[in-house]
Amino acid sequence: MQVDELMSRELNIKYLRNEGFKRYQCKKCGAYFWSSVPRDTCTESPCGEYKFLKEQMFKREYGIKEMRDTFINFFRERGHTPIKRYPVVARWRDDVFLVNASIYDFQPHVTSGLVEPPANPLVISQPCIRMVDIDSVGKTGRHLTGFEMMAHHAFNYKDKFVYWKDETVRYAIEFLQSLGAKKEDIVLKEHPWFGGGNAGASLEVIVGGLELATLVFMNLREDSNGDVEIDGIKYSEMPLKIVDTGYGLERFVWVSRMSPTIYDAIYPDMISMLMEEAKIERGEKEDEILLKLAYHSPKIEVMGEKKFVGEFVKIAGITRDYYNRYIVPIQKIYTLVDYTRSLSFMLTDGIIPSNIQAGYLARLLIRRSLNIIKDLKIPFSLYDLVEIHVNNFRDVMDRSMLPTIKEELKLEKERYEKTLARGRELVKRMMKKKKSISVDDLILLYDSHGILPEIVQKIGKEKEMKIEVPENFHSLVAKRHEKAKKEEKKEKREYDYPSTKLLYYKDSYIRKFEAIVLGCENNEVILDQTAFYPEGGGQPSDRGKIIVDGIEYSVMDVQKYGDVVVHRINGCIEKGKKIKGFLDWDRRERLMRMHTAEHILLASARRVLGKHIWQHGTQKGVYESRFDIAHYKTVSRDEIKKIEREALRIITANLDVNAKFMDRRDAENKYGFVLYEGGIPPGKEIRVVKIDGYDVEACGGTHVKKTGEIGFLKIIKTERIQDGVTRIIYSAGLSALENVQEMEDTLIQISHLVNSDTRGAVKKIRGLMDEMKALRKEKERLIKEKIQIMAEEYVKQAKNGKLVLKVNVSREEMQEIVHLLSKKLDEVTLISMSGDIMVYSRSGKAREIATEIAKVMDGRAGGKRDFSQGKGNERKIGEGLKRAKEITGI
RNA sequence: GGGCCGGUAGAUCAGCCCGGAAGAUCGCCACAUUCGCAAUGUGGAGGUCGCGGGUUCAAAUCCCGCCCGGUCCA
Repeated sequence: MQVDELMSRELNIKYLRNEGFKRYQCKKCGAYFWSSVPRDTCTESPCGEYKFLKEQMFKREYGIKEMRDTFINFFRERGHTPIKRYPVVARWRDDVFLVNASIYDFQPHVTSGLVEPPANPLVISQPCIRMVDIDSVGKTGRHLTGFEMMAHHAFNYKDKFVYWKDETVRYAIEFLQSLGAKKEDIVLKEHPWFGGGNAGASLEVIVGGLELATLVFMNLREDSNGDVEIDGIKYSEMPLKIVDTGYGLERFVWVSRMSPTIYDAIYPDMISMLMEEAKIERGEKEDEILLKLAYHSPKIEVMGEKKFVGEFVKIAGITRDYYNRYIVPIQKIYTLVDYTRSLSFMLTDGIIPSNIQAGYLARLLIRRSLNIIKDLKIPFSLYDLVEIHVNNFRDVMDRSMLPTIKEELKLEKERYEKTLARGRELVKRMMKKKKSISVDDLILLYDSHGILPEIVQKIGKEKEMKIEVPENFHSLVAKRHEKAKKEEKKEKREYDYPSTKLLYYKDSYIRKFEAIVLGCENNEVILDQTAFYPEGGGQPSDRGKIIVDGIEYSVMDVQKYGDVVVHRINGCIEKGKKIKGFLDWDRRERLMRMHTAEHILLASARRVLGKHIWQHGTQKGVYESRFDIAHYKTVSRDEIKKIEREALRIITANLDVNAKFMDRRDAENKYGFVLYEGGIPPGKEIRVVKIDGYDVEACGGTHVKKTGEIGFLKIIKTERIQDGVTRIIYSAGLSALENVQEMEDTLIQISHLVNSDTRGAVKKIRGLMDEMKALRKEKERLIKEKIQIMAEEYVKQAKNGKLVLKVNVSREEMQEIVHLLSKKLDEVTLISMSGDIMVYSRSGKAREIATEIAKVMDGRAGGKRDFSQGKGNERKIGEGLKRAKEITGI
């Protein structure tokens, strides 16, 4: 089945027909749409016009908060549960960095059916960041990098149906009508929707030419045997049917206010304040031009920006100069306001600016914003602007992050200035050397050094050098990055066994148990129950032995596939046998302490370094463990000590460590997102590990019952593994003590070596190093002296300015001697005891001579015409000297 | 996660392509000039060429691996 057929079948909605909507085809774009009055086009700009800019669509103006509340209340009154927004950084997903749409909150586990939604049906206003629009922001009047997607979602299961298309469309139209929109102004445009392995039909809700909402009916999933084909990919119907809607909060506010641009609608105060500070005049004329610009802006995508501006100045009746002088600065302010709001969302949600992953996207926005601030010469720091946003949006942003953000942005600004300074020097040097800058140079400068071509041009201007920047510059850069990537994942296996009963959850101290063998193949045994912990959550699997009929097998690895635990042993055991299992308790006890210690470490780091501290990765080991945290600067020695002190305080307080299974929704409501430090586990129930007053995490690992059992936690070292990520290597319990002892042993050894005690060792070593340096200098001086004397002596032995001699010095010394001799003699050939050959020849025959000598000595030589070196067999020095004398004729 | 660039004196860098005597500028020290400073002049100190392997008669230079920094992309 093809798309057209699918759409007409899926979107023949009863409610619409009853309300007098009919299906038409747009004469411009060819899309099908529904309207209650006959129309030629779908009305969506550019097929239609931005009518909403000229005609009032809603009954009155709304602010952001008011509109958000109105939406949520509308759906609350219709049986939807309001859900708190999710962070803009999608920590629960490994395929994307930022939340792009409200449905991202529920992917992949809810949309796949594995996990129940937090409420059903639900309503949410989810902040989203879309970096793809970064270049259009400010210019078109409607693009944003950050926006809130208001949405209601319903998840229909086979045995639990909520609602589907009729209700969804009815809600959309009734909501619009509640705001005062007239039915005749509403158009629903058909559109196939696909993404993230799912697909379905969708309706775009268009009012006054602007798409205000999208209603997606997700009921297909990727399936190579499917009978529906969209964009070359086959899909089949899935049992779960999801209502996925998205209402653009900012667009609703824009329509209600009829302002020239969307930015004026969302941030009127901030924009007028910035205009004033930047001394930009904006009167009725500018407003009118901006309005016109917004009106025509949907054509930008069709024509390309450069061409559009050309056309636009004609339509608006202004000069290009006027456009650049009065309109462009206003656009820059729009851009700045949008970028800084997105940044505010990202930073308050804990993204650390860095050169990788989501942090890089934050840095990109930071640097672009800094450029604009500089351009506009406004007396604000980037932080000032972020602070304004955070205060304005205090009901959806976390103000307690402000002090951290202030420091982050200060560091980022310094870093950027450093990069720019470095870049400027590089460009200047390049210009000095090359006289012209090629496109390849520009690409290199940008890709490897972060210098934008515009900056190169600016520097070029100072040096009166003209630099051409090709229009497709960024696509040229992109070309360099083309290639595929692959990610290895844990092998997926399916076992046809009942789920293994996990004894370690009932009692984490169990060290022996009995079980029945359910099956065994390829040295892998499956039991009805086990106390062996399978690898997971950064905790390595248990080891130990299994005894059956007096025969002992070692357990070498334990893995969990689905709900089945698989033990890898050296052999196989018959099905139905009763076995006894024994854990390697020393190993397991160390790992348990390490794991609980890790939770304490996170809590301590967060207290010492700040709220933004987020676990970035972790790997427990028996003797030492790794713990990576996101932090914007290097952790100082002092901070490490503080973290250790804090950790020890939690340990000695001997607090209870509770682990229990909880309903996912209850746990989320009670503790929030901090639960998911180590990723989001699937399932209705999650295991929550709690250290009273300090830490709560969803965690499947084994833990001690009291923090006091850990005894001791020591940070072995910290290192910055990436920009914005610090690795803490630590140890706990007996392993920690062993680590400290090892360090102490090293220290004692060092002290003994320098005949000192541990306290005096540093001073002693420093003295020794100074002495060594002095001795080295002295040695060099003596060698120089010796060489001088030898050279003087050799000059006397020369005949007719020529000299051939066997010497007893090192290669380097010989080189020096020859250089000295070259000032006084015409031809010098020296051969050392170890067979090194060195020849100087004023007449330029050095290479031939050296090669010839090397030949008789079974060696090789080469070098410059006046100075050559080589090496021959040290047993043939006699032959070498003889030949040398023959050649030089002495 | 991947690509690219870089690591040489206290600082900024040249030398690397094409192997053969480790350099420049600033800063530092001393002397001269000056009542003193600045400026200037003269002289001097300052180097594990990031680390480890390999190739070679010979490696800052070529090859491989690692560490560190920067930058772009997803």
